[in-house]
Amino acid sequence: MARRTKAEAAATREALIDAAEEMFMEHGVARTSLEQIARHAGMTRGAVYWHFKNKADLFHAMLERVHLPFQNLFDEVDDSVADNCPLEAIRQACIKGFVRADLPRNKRVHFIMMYRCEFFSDIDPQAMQEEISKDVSTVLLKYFQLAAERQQLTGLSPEAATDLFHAALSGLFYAWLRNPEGDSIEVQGTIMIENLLRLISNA
Amino acid sequence: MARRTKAEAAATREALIDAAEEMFMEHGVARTSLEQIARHAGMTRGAVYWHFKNKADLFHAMLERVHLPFQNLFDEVDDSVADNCPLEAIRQACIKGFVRADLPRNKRVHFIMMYRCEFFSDIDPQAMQEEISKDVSTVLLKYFQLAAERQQLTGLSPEAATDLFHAALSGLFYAWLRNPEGDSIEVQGTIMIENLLRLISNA
DNA sequence: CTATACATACAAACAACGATGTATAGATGT
DNA sequence: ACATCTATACATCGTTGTTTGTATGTATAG
Repeated sequence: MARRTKAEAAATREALIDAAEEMFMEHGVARTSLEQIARHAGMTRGAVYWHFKNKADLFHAMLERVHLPFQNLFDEVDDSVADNCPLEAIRQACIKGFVRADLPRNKRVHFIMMYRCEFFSDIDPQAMQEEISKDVSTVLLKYFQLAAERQQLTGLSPEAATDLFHAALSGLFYAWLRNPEGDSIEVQGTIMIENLLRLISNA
Repeated sequence: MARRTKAEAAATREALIDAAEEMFMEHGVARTSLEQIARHAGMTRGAVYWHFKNKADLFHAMLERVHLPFQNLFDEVDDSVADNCPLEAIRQACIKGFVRADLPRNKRVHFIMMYRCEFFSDIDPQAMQEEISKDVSTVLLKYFQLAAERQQLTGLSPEAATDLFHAALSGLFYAWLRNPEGDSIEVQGTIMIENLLRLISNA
């Protein structure tokens, strides 16, 4: 073996992250050694230590491949829809989110975050989940407030609607993650948010 | 040191589990050694290996101190209430559950399950959570079906109501767990389930 | 255009540590 | 005396981080 071209090195890096994902998924983060990851990618620890500082660094790289702020799901929603029918905007964004979550890599990584890793060195899944949670809540509140101004929210304050919607969303998400070979989240998720939106709107 | 009386030995055992809880909470299960647990309880690993087979066995013992089937929360609910006002029974049972969850030991152990442990040997937090989840869903469905028969459930099928209610409950639970020094779950929980029950009933 | 010097991309070997499980010895209730 | 606890000592193993070796790409100068 010896030196490869830039592109080949990049491919090696990706392959290592892929291998890490699969091993983390199967054996958990703490109980997976860098040796196992390297072997599973057909290399040695030398390659791992070349591309990553240590296991935590590799873990971060894995997360960065799937990270996406919640607000981005609204980017493709038509502006006039977002402005006039905020609840419809939420619906569309959530469905976009479901489709994204269903991608195998995304599901794997989130599963690892939830059920296959403890905190170690500077990795703190609890804090990461809390951050995501805050992000979602903030964005949801914005649209629910808009809906309230448009008299499209009945029976609940924007804050209460946010709390309820957010709880239902994350509860569904966790339940879906727990099923390794379960169905797409899109089907159940769509039904649930439509039920919920119907209940809290005056449509 | 040497042998103590039966009662003292039992106290030692409890103290070891207490120490394990605290160390697991602070450093995670995988990264806590039996040596650390023993020291934190003011003993040595010899005591640990006398009372428990290994770390997994100790972990199980910790879980058993807080385990409780969901149905039990309904035991203290008045029978006529459960039969005539199933939604009210759900409300009361949930609040009982919140009060129980708020107990420091319960919160700690659930927190460890969620955010401080990976699966190892025969410990599988994912499977345990799935089991609890099934348990809750089954019981909820029973009462929602009763409510539907009594015409107290409007706008949603018993199944849809169960899914939504269960998702909201677990989402709330996870969010609450994530806040280390956060408020009691009783306050927010009560508000949320009352909002939700109001939305799906014709009261 | 080619020679050579350097940086890159890994592999392989090494040293050190920490955790586990077990075996044993000691102390004390019953 | 015997069973029940608790401490100590030890042997083993896996993982980590680091260091060293080496072959190949790549840039630069002549």
